[in-house]
Amino acid sequence: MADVAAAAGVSTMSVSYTYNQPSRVSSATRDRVRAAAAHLGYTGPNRAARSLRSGKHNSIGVVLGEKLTYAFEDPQARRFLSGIADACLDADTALVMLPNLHRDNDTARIRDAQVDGYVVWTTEIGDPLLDVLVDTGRPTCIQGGPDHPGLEWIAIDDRAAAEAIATAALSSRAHPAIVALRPDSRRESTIVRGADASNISMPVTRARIEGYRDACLRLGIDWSTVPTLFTTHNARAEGAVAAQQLFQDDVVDTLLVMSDELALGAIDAAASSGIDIPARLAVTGWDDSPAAAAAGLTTVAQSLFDQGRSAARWVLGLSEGVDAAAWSIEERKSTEVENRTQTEDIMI
Amino acid sequence: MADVAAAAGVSTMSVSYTYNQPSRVSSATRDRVRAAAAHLGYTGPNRAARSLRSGKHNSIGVVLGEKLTYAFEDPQARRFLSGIADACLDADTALVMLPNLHRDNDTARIRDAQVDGYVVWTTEIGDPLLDVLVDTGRPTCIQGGPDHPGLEWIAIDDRAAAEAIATAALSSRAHPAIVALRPDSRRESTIVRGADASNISMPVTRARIEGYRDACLRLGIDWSTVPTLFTTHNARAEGAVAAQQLFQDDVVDTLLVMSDELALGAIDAAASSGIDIPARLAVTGWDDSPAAAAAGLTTVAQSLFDQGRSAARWVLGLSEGVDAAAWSIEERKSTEVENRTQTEDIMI
DNA sequence: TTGAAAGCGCTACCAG
DNA sequence: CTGGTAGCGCTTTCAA
Repeated sequence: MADVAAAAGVSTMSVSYTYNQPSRVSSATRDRVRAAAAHLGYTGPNRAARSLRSGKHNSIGVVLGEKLTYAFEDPQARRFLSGIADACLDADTALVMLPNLHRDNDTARIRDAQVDGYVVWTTEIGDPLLDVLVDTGRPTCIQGGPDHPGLEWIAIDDRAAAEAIATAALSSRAHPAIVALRPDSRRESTIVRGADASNISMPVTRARIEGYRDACLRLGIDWSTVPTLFTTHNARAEGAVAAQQLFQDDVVDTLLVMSDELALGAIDAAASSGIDIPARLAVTGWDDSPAAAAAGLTTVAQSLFDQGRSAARWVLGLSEGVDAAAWSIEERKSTEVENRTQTEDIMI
Repeated sequence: MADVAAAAGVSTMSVSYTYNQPSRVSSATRDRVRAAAAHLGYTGPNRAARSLRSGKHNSIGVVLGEKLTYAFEDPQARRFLSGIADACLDADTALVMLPNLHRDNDTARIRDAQVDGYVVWTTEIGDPLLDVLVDTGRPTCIQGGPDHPGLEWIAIDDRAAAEAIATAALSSRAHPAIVALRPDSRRESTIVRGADASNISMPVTRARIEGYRDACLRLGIDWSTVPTLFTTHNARAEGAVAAQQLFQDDVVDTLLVMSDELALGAIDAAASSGIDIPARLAVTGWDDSPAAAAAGLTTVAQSLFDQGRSAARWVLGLSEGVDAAAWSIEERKSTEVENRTQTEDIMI
């Protein structure tokens, strides 16, 4: 930069201004600086030096609570990431991926990342990373919660949505079973009856269990008899395995599933067991993926793309606050009852 | 750092060494530095300052020749990204996503990114970015090519693989049509007969067209009559549309498709048109995705995960050179002929 | 094994 | 609108 300034016959400050606040320098100076820069092959301020001096990085960190491999394979995570990427495009911001595998040095790497803020996907209540993120002083928004002091979060009202979809599915049935997302960052498949939400540290999983339970209570279904199978990965094949396991146990007539992927697997399992949907079994999903629509799966619609975009825009200072996240119930064939009319409710 | 040095009663250099070359300082000094750091809440060298001084960033840039949205949705890109992510884990390196939409400032953003090297996914012959990447002086590896002086690249021998799979599919058929990936970074769907590879600037698409053509020539099929439909997105729905279009035009008995996604769409289209596979139509895919195996699709197997990992490891200086990329033909039901035996060839 | 000096390239701050 | 000064936090280089 000093060389450019010398060649243009101006001070380094004029060169700096030319790149950072072009309106502040006269067009004559600007042109001379540009010419000198072009002549010398100078392509603009060095980013590391700029970061050191200004404390800004022009990039956003995305914390994934798992291997990036999973994040890239999980359709929900992908839609959320796409939304973040979209916001980054608007702001000319780089996107830094930061896996959080709960290994020794993950916390340090995330803390030391050269980013201006964080968007977090998938974390759990009590994750020590949350306090670390607060300490960075950088704006942070967590998808799905938890609501941690000093951090922003974005999610639909999972509890209300879970109650709504369970109520719809159970309008004329009485024996639900639940296929849940993982309860915590460990990956173990377990099955319990009358699941206690307070033992669940993944906030999304917890809220949905609470909502399903709310519906059961209101409909007079004994929660303590309702089996919940916690899965380890949000994958179709695992949904099939989970469903098979639940079929063995019970006279289940309704499967409340926390993702479309898992629900589609459950539908696969029902088909291969000769169980007719919806005559003998109702199934609900979550997220309204294209595949869910194609399969006639009743599901909770939400836009993870919009949530990603909104979270990132807030982190980047492009908006005042995170937008409220909308959801709706898409009632389709998988929960149909004869003579039942299709309805659609939009709620915030 | 100066504060820590003062508190520990040592020089800043001892503090720096403690973090960067712990073996170089005495354990007594090290302990005092650690204690002082813990006391003052110092968590290690500032990354921006370290980058400015040392020129290293501990991160790798991934250049995606499209919107990140597409990259996250494209199964092939995802597997490649997963491999890169895996290598980053080994090296404790951050992953910076850099979309290249061929907009004005994309080149500058990629050049100025604070990364130690680049892995490039999807680019085309003559992309001006290639020279920019050479000028950065940073190690760069491109998936699929082109082979550009000063840059490394990794790919299977697409031409040979295309010839092999086309030869397998056409062993007892004579009327192929091709469903191709996009020919250049523009996104337009076109259909041509006797496609001229030299007009195609995406190297992967070009090599595969050449290979298909090689097979046709060897089998005595008049290339000038063979229709090629160039798609715009690697998506199942688009494969279905493409196949429908090709069905209208011709007495096609073989569909050579450049991806499993597109091929599965073609299978969908055949099913809805009542065209039996393999009796009336043979179909081949590319990449051997799980869905391809499930659908009995003959395809080219390659590990994009391994290629991503290998490319990233080379860029990070963890390996001497990029590994050779292996491929094989998986012959399945979609190209079956009566009494034909299944074979599998592994080639490098 | 430790330390002093120098400066990476830039921008905040203040002055003109 | 322009410029001088100072220093961001660290590591390279050289010396002890």
